[in-house]
Order: sequence, then structure tokens, then C-alpha cells
Amino acid sequence: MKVHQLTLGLWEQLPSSPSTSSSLSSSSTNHHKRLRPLAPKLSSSAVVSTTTMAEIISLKSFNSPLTTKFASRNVDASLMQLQLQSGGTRWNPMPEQIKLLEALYQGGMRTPNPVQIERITAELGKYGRIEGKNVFYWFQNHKARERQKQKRSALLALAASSASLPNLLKGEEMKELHDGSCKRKCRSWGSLEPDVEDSGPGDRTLELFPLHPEWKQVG
Amino acid sequence: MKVHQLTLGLWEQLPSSPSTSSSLSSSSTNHHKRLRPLAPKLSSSAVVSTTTMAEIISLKSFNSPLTTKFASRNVDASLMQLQLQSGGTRWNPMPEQIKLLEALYQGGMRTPNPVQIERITAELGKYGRIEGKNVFYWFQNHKARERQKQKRSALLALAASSASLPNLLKGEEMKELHDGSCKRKCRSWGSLEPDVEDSGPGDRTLELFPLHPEWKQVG
DNA sequence: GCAAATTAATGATTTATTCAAG
DNA sequence: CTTGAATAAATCATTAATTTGC
Repeated sequence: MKVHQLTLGLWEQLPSSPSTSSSLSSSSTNHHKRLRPLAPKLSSSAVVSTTTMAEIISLKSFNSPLTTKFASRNVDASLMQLQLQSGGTRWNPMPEQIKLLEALYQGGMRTPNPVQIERITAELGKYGRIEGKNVFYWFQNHKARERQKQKRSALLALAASSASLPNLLKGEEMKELHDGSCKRKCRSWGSLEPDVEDSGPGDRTLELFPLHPEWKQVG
Repeated sequence: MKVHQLTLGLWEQLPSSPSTSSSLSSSSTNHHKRLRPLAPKLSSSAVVSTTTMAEIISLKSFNSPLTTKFASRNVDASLMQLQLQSGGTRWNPMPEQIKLLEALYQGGMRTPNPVQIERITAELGKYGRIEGKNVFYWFQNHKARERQKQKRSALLALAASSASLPNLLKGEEMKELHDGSCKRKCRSWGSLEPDVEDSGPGDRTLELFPLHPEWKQVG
């Protein structure tokens, strides 16, 4: 069932009927240009499916086509093999690694930039297998979950202080508050907390995103 | 606890001053921009900052440390230059590119895997500068916005058929339905539609990796 | 006719939520 | 139950359409 478009070359399964593509009345600009036939052949591997950010990344598919000239598939393939070989499951942070990550977080780091990620990864690599994406994800998750925690504790505190909480929260919310599930509508609590978590003192410095990268070129 | 001085190179470039320039209204509505489309000035030589997925990707920071041995920064830098040179702003899809993408989408493709992305990018590259991430984002956005559209039209249809809609929707919802803004709480409509898109394979994470337990408790 | 100036689309990021390993 | 990984929703930001006053 998941096969469908994948079994063949990419373009072979273009809609046969010429009218189909125009059925979408979305945009205002629809020029008629012939579709480029031709299909970059490729070994029809049985693998297929599943696109995850991580995969895309590791395959370097995000680089411009120009660069793919350099990054050959063989490299990618072998690399993947290697990675597979060297331990297939999800990253399992060593205590030392977590220590360091938490120290960084505590120091104010939230979303390290690529260079930082590279460094961190390199450093943490001393304690065990790790990739940049692990570092990235860790910060993402940690930030989100710290925020959750804070939000929850804020509510609990409020609950403790004023016993009238049941009057303020609907049953759903009470439940969420209790198990931390917080399905949907967490945003509605937003007013309880400023957006900036960071319990950290003045050291929060690392707000290193004042300006944009703006791959903007010089017009 | 305060591992702050780990003597790594990690924290070297701390931002000097958070500066101002932020002050973004961050309100949900930024529609009133009084700023004329003047030439962007920026030009400040300060590089760095702002971590985006794209950056991380293009810097290949996601690759394992092992691979970073090969991927030197010089390459990345020059590459970036190249990209910047060749037309620095966001991707602006040519009609042909959109045609093809829509055809693929229409054909059932939703979240192309890395290999597919690579192919698509290569193909679309014939019509103009494009990167893998553009393809990825396009599918993400298109999927999401098609879903929105469908949801909205479903509501509209329902409105048309049963004139009792005003009794079912609160004012907010009516407004959203009308302008499609749908800020927050879109999820609450979820019951209207199954989560799975039409022919989407919905292939959830397919296990490419063998299991390999190696977890160390973090205490 | 044309720019300033809105407005509508949509590319790109960030945040919230879910899934699932262990 | 914790948390790494992934997806989806929400948000931000820029560009093309489009409108508007001249």
C-alpha cells in the first residue's frame, strides 16, 4: 500500500491525463510548459519510503544540486552503512554527555548554531557515538520540556496558593495539569508565563540570534 | 554543578549585546507594515547567529563527527558564497517547477524520502536554482495548506447545507472559517476529518536501523 | 501608466504534539 | 515513565499580485 509511487522512476507516474495537473485551481499563474520527460535512473532499491529530517540531512540531500556533484551517492551509501553498522538505534546519551549538555543549557544555550553543534558533537563524541542531529534534538526537546515543567509547576503553585483552582480550570485542564499530557491548547495558558523561560541568571547571554543570517546577497 | 569553564572552545563567541532592533511586535497580526520596500541595509559584517534547520543542513553538521573530518569548513564557506552569489533570497519556484511538484503531489507523493528529494531537486534544477530543502518544505507546506483548504471547504459545505451553522460555531470560528486565519485551536476541528490524507501512504517511520541496545541510565 | 502601499500567497522557522524505544 | 525522534501546526517573513492616488 505504501508502494505506489515509489516502485517506478520518479516521473513515470506522472498523471497520464494531461488535464489532471490543471485541476488544481490554486494559483493564478499557470503557464503551460511541457514536462520534462526523462527520468534519472537509479537502482530500484527496495528500501524506499520514510522521509525524516534526519535522513534527509544525513543524505545531504539538502545541499544544492551543484554540491551533489561532489557528494556522490556512494559516499552517502557507505556512510549510512557505517552508521548502521556502528550501532543502529537511537542515540543513548552517556552521563557525561548529558552533564555537558545540561551545563550548556544552564549556561543559556538554547538553539546552538551549526558551528556550535559541530563543536559540541565533536566534544561529546569522546564519550560515545553521537551525531549533530542528536545535539540539535536534545536542545529542542529539553527546551520544550523545561518549558512544560515550568508551566506545570506554575499552575501547581497557583493551585496550592489558591484553593479555588477547580473553579478556574475545567476538568480537562485539571487532568492535563496532573499528568502533564497537555494535549492541545497549551497555548491558552500562555498568559501565565512570559515566553522566556531560562531560569538562568544574567548569564543567559547566549542569545546569539539578534540578527538574521539573511543569505541575502548584495543586490 | 557549575561546569561553566569547561575550557572547551564552545563558548567563545558570545554575543556582545542583545542590542535592540528586536522590538518586534510579535503580535499575531503584522499586517500593517509601514515600511516601504527600501533596500535592505544589513551589511553588518557580523556573521554567525541564527540557527535554522537549513543552515545546519547545509553545514552538514548533522553528519557524524566521523564524517566531519572530511567535510571541512572551507568547502562549506565557498559553497555558501556560491549560493549567495547565484541569487540570495528565498526560492522562487518557476511555473514549470510548480507544475511538476503539483503533479507529484497529485500523484500521491506527500513526504518524499531523501533519494526522491534528490531526484526531484535534480530535475527541478533544470528550470532554476533550487535545493533539496526547498522541495522538502514545499511538500510540507503544500500538504498542510491543502489540508487547511479541505477543512475549510468542508466547513463551508456544511454551512451551505445546513443553515444552522451559526448555532454550531462561535463567532471566532466563523471568522476563521471566513478568512482562513485559523490561529490556534485548529486542532479542535480535527474530528471533522481523518488524519490521513487521501492516498497518502502514511508510512510512518520505517525501521532502517537494526536494533542495538546500548543505553546507560542517566540517573 | 507608475510607483507607493496594501493584500494575498507562500517559502522558511519555530513550537507544540505525538510516537515509540528502553 | 522518561526521552530521543519525528510530524504537524502555528508562526514569521518575503515576495508577487493587486489596489490606489496621482
